[in-house]
Amino acid sequence: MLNMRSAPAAEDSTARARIRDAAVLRFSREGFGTSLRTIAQDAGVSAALVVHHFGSKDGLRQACDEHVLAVIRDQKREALGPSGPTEMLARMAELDEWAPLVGYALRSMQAGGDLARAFLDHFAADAEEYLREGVAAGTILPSRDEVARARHLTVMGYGAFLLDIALHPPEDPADLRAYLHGYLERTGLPAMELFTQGLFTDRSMLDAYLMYVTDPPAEA
Amino acid sequence: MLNMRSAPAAEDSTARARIRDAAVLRFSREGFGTSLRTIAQDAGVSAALVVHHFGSKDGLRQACDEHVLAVIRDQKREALGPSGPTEMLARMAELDEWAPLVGYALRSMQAGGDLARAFLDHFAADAEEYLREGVAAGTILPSRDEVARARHLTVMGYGAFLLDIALHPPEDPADLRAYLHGYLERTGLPAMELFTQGLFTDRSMLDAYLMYVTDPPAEA
DNA sequence: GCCCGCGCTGAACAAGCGTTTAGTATGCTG
DNA sequence: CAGCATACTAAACGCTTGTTCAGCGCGGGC
Repeated sequence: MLNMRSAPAAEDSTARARIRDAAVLRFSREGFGTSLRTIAQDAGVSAALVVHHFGSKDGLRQACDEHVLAVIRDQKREALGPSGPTEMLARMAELDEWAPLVGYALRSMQAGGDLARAFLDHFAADAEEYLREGVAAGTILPSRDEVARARHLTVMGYGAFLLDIALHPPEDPADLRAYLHGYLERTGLPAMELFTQGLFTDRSMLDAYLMYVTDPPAEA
Repeated sequence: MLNMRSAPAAEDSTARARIRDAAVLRFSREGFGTSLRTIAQDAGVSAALVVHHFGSKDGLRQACDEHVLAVIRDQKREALGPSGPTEMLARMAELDEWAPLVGYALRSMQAGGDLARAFLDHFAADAEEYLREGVAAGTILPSRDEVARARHLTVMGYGAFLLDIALHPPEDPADLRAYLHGYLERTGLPAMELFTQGLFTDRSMLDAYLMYVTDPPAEA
């Protein structure tokens, strides 16, 4: 299963880290429109000190981006499981101290930009590797384009999750775990059905699509 | 195919409508943080007149919500096609004068709230009807929970699309059509493969999941 | 002791925002 | 004609925000 590294230790208790962590938490819960003054208050410092340490609000966000990306990149991958393509984030969210990082990553994906792309690239690469192994092991069907498939599954998985959050915001933003369980209850069956049997009874639409892209139906 | 109503006529040229349309356009392109002054300028009026007509910025947004929802609810449904569960919006986006409405709907879904839920409920209901017809016609596999499936397909379709937009914002926000074509090129194949054949080579994970939810594997 | 660097603060600044206020112009009705 | 309603405006108001400024306190090195 997931080789989960220990949660980020609280060994770094300088004001700089305190501010950064307060920012990650607040940004993850309320979005990137949160005011600098709110974050400063959370961290128990003045707004001017935040700017002193990070140069500006943008600088603070940049520092949070780098921190969260580094931590998440450090995790071993488990790209597919009962929660679908979002399995890795789901596992991380099971540990309370990881929840702000997960929330921050989700906020970033929603907002777009370089960090979002970095996250998705990371997750898609993991998914691709996992799918290739599954194909080799005979548990996953081969695809005509493994890269595009991995990419699309990842975007679908996170996209669906993000939209679900937007539609039904968690009552307690801190309890990502409960939210994920509810999400799995709602979506587990249709997702499993789709992954297991697909949707169409025959391959006529796939064939039509392949004809459309000037690729004749493959012999298989 | 889609029975497309005519695009919203420009018969309503009062200042009120002009303001509302300017707001829909600007909100769809730049999000709901757009300032009232910007919208007023677009409409060629003062900010005070906007407030005079709509009571407040929130009132303006409410009016836009109602307008866009009414127009979209008026469309006949085509819930599934080559672009997947987002087929209806895809068809609407083919007409340039509909693009701001489509963009507004997408922004609303991303933002969450009542309007987002109204849109998703509408689309999911359409999808459910369409899927039931497909099942009856023998082109679509039956599901153990038709409602959940329709819902999930809809959320997946729109969620993936929204995330794709966030990751790769259109160069020209007005040209939704070009964006959709690019999206279809990137995702058409993996989506068709998934809908046609699923992902797993056998049904062991579906069975495991069904056991997990205390539902023994069905005879079929 | 003096100087420097660092951590830190409260107050002030400048800009932008949604909203309110006071007023003008026009058309309609009695 | 006067009064009213409607459409519309520019200016002002009050608030929030990110940022800048001037200053204090402490510790370390010479």
